Amino acid sequence: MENWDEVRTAFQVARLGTVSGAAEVLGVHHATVIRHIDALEQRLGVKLFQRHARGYTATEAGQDLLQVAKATDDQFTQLSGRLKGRGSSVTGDLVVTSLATFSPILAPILSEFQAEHPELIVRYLTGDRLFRLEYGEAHVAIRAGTAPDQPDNVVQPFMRQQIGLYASHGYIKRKGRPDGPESYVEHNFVGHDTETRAPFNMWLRDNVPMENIVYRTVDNRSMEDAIVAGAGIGFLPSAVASRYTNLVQVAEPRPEWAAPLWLVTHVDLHRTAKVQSFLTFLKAAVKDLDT
Amino acid sequence: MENWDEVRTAFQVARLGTVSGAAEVLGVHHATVIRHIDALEQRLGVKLFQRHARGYTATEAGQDLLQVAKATDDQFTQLSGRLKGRGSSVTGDLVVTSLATFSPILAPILSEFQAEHPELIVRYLTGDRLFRLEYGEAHVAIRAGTAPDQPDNVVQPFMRQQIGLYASHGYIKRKGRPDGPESYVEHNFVGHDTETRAPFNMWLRDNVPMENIVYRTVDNRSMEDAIVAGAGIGFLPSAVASRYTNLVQVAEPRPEWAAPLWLVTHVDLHRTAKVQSFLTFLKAAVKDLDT
DNA sequence: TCGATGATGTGCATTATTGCACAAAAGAGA
DNA sequence: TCTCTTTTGTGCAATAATGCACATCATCGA
Repeated sequence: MENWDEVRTAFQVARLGTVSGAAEVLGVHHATVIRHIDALEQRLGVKLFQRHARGYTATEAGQDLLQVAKATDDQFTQLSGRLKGRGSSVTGDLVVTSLATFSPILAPILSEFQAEHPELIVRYLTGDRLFRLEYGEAHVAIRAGTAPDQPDNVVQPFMRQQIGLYASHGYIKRKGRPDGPESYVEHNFVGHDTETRAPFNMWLRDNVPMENIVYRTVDNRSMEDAIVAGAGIGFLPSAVASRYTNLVQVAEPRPEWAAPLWLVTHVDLHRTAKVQSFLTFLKAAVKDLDT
Repeated sequence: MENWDEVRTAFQVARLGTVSGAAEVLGVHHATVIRHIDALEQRLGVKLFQRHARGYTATEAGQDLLQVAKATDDQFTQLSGRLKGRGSSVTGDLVVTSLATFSPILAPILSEFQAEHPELIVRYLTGDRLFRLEYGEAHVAIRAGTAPDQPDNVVQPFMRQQIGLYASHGYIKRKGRPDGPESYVEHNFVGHDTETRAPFNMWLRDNVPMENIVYRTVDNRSMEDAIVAGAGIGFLPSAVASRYTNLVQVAEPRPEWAAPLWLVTHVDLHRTAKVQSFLTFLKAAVKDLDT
């Protein structure tokens, strides 16, 4: 039973009783309908119709096919409706991925977006490995650093994350608060163990002696924990730092520390209403955050 | 959602994950698969797949289609199995039609045939109007008289119905039993009101004065009833007459009275195992009847 | 780092499908 | 009984679908 189109043709013939009628409904020539039926019968080795001057009447086999094909036609019609609607409605899953660092910023935004679209299920994926848009692992990704240039990805600037220098109350009490960059040499710092391309990290390497970076991690969350625990002074997004009551801002966020963030989507999904709707919502929410 | 073949193509792509794999399974070139997917997506206005170097992964819409199409594929596979089997098995309905006259002959034959094929449902149709094979109203028809020459009908000789002259005991007691054709002028006859082409009826018109045909009917069954009621002497198939205990055979069945019977089937159904099986069974049963 | 492999995508020739014109046949209705 | 209409069926030309060759790209493994 290959060639589903022939089944569809036979279905219309069985339903309407005439080749001509089926041809009109299907929008093809009646000769095509006859050939489809002939081919189908020959392949199956069963007569589906009895031919007479008033049209075609289905045999038992033809009626069996009619039943099955009618169900199929209904299913396809429903599917078509769902699919066409899906392109312009915000339902189903919305998969967003980012580094775990941005979770505190994104959580309230995602939550509110979900509230606006009750039929939507938000899946926020974070993890060590990068989830790949081109494999359909996520609809939208928030990426940091230099602009990604994957060929099939649509990249647009999102925001610049405000980065400041913070230390815990415990650390300040123990070592005092630096009154300016010139006193950083007398302080302990928390930093990345590996060389990263993050702007604040490069600034740290240039302006603070390596031996002052006494606590080094590979994970942003661990770095955050270290600063809170009083291991030293370290960089934190201001949005993250504000969640802790025992953190003191050692230095104001500077533009040169800020990491550019990018919104990335896959071309195949970028035009869909769901993704577009989320992107505009996201950008509006961030704009509110800035002001 | 026209063009079911494209749905089938998309189904295989969604199932296998690659265009190449789907192309191999479908037995077409991979370029064809790509074009089917493109056409389907464009018509629906929804991306069904995300394309990447390792293949195609289904989006939510594609997975929805996968579900529906998989069910369809299963249904069609089952249907195909049923249909292919049907051509070579004796199941479903067997519709036989004839004049009501032949019911007593056919009933035991049909009953035995049904017993040999428990899955078969016998529908024996009799009625005033002729059921038409070309409209699929019956699989097999038993027709009397001259050979039908419908173009799409397969006609073969069946048997010659033994026809004799009978009268009831009551009639014989009242009018005596004719000792030969020469005494027919002194007897009452039961015959057809209209001119029929039945051989015995033509013989009656040629050999018996019209005024002796005192009871005329248009229906064979009514004629039978009239003879049994003692209205006169009349022609009956010997198989019918033998069912009555109060009938006397006035004259032996003669070959020139016998009505030729024909087995008629429609070309479209004649080759099927069910019809063929019934025809051979029927002919064998009649052969037993003759010996 | 660099081929090797296997995947998608596209222009062009080929093939298969479709549409058209016409024939034939059988109801429908006057 | 005759004509008109509707339907199926078929040879031939037009068209659309398919296959092929080749390009391109990403991934895998040494």
